Amino acid sequence: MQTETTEVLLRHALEESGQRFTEQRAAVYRTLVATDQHPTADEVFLAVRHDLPGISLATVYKSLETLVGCGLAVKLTYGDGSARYDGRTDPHHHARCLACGRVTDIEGSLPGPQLDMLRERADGFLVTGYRLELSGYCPSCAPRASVSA
Amino acid sequence: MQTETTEVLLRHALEESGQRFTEQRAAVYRTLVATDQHPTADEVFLAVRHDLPGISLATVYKSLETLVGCGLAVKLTYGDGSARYDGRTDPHHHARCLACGRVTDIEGSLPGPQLDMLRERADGFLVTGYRLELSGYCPSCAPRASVSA
DNA sequence: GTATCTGCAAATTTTTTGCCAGTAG
DNA sequence: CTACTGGCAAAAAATTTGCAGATAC
Repeated sequence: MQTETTEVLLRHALEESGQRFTEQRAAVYRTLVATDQHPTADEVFLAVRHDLPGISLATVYKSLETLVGCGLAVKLTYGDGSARYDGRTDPHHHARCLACGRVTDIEGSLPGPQLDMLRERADGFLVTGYRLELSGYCPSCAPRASVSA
Repeated sequence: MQTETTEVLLRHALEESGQRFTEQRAAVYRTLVATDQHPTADEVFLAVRHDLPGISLATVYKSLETLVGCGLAVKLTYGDGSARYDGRTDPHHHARCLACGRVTDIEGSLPGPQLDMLRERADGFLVTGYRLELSGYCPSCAPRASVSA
């Protein structure tokens, strides 16, 4: 199992940025890597409480920001006004269903030459990362969507 | 000048989705197409007031959503908790400066084959659009960023 | 003429903050 | 020990909503 590795990883990342390892941060991180959903802060809160009943929502917010700061999580934002968090930091993309709002992972990254082309067009911009996201309808929403369209 | 064309376009798009043409919606739309910045609702509000002093912030929010609904604007969201709007609907991407927050346009779109590859990986997902965004440092922030890094 | 829209202010939702006690190192 | 954290509740920021009068068609 991965649990121990996960904890070591977190401990390391926190140390590197001069922050402390705590039970709360560990629980939040565990929750995040355990799911391939992309939960909102509130959803993380609900899930983490199973692990750590006493934790507060504010702490979840603080922990999530800490993880983002350490590079162990990525914050995604969508038009519905709530941020979502992703515990995967390897290159991959997202597909977002316009009907149910669910976010699914897409493996792989853009080929280098492709990125270079964009970099050139960005003209003087120092590119450090990118985000690519498809939108549309997931398999379970697609049938209904095409009927109503 | 484009002004008249712009208005016809708006009138058309509104009709198509069964909504009415109003001075407020026109002013919001004009503001949006006139800038290559990517303003927040509040920034649109401030700008529109030069045109239409009596307009209210709530109306700006409503008008922006109407425009998005008609396909005349795109809503972008970032981690800083406020949504931004883009009046360009032709294929193009964005580059966002991590230091100053400014969003710049990048011309062009992903080549078809590239998109098709992603579509396949999305496995059963009905893709209707995508969003590609670079992050990094803009020409005026890059020098400082590399010094501090 | 009538359904839709606007403006206002109040409500909601999401996220952040101040402060004191608790804990990691 | 001492500085960094967590929990709480209150604050702040962003966006939405209900309603009555105004307006597009």
